[in-house]
Amino acid sequence: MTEQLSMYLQNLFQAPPHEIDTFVSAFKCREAKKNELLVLKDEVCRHTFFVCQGSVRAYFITDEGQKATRYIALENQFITTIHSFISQAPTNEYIQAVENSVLLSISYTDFKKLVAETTLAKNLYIKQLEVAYVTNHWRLESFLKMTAGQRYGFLLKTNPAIIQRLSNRIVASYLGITQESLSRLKGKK
Amino acid sequence: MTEQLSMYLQNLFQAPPHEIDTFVSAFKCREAKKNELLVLKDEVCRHTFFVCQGSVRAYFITDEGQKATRYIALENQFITTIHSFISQAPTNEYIQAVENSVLLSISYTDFKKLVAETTLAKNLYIKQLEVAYVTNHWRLESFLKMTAGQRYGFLLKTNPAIIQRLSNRIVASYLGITQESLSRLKGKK
DNA sequence: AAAAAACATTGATAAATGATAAAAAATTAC
DNA sequence: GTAATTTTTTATCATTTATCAATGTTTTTT
Repeated sequence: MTEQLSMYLQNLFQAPPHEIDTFVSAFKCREAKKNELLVLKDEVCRHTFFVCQGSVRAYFITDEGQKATRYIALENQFITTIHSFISQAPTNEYIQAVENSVLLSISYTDFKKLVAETTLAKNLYIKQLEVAYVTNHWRLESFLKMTAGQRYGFLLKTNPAIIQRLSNRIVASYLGITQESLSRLKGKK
Repeated sequence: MTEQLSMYLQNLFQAPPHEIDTFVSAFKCREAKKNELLVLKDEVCRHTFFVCQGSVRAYFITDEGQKATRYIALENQFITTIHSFISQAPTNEYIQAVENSVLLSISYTDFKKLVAETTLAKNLYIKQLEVAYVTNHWRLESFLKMTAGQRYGFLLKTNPAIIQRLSNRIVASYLGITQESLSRLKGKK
């Protein structure tokens, strides 16, 4: 089950396979049913997940009690509540399997140890932070410069799988609009 | 001029002063007049800046030709177009001094060398990526869960200096609204 | 297979924000 | 210090998106 992660990492880094294996072997396999919660608000996020199959999201609850989706991970993407994982302070987010999913998870303890001890893990961590940063950056840009309709069109173009596979409810909360608005946008275009 | 950066870093890390000095000595002092552009769109971003005095922003141009401010750095904050700096690919952003400013800058070449060779620089880089990530995260969250009015109130509470020191034009482009809307919001509350 | 629950669509209306324009105020340049 | 420029405010109108309500559809549970 860990081969998928190994392959993913070998694509990113040209590191000796045994170094990658050391890193990958700290991950444990885990399955999650649709809607299952993997991390809860007000808890410390103790794991980072790698999605082998399925989809997982991070969301938080707004003051009005609505769910807002910050990030959606499909296959071959990492997901965690980075801030809580880094600082081991309680998170304000939930992490939830959106579909039935197969995941790999690494604990904070193991992760920290590897990052402290091995250059490869440190480089991997930097790369992941960079990827996470760029992802958020794009997303922030889309809110700063696009209307809801443009954001939908942009998502359709750059990440159609999210729209095709996930429910309107989830997609709308990812785009920062209501379900009804999304339904109308879909009708138009 | 570099003592300010040294002190900032000593606060973040309990590393031997001489290691910090090695890192800091790679920075060069630079002044920038109000409105001066430090990095241009379509160029590779070759520097990361640390703001000693003044304020600097990163902005990009929307399809409608308007400036959208992604990030504002006040004193003791770093600013760069991270994606371009990391990959040395052309950026889509401008970096601009908003007020007359005193900056420290480090070149990509020097930075990369230090990160590759010293653990301290690598840790500093990780910390900066984390800070940048968390900043963006907060910002994304504010767009996902708040109206324009709520975003203004939030900024007023968490970072009033931005509202007090910078023009409505800049603040509005940072909040993702028009100047006129900001003016109205200011009037109300 | 039927019942229940969750999700999606549609319409009517309201609220928030944008666009445009013009005037007032502040800043900058000469 | 005055003119020129930029910024801010105010008003009106247009557009976008949210809200509420009703109905239809799909999925899940039993």
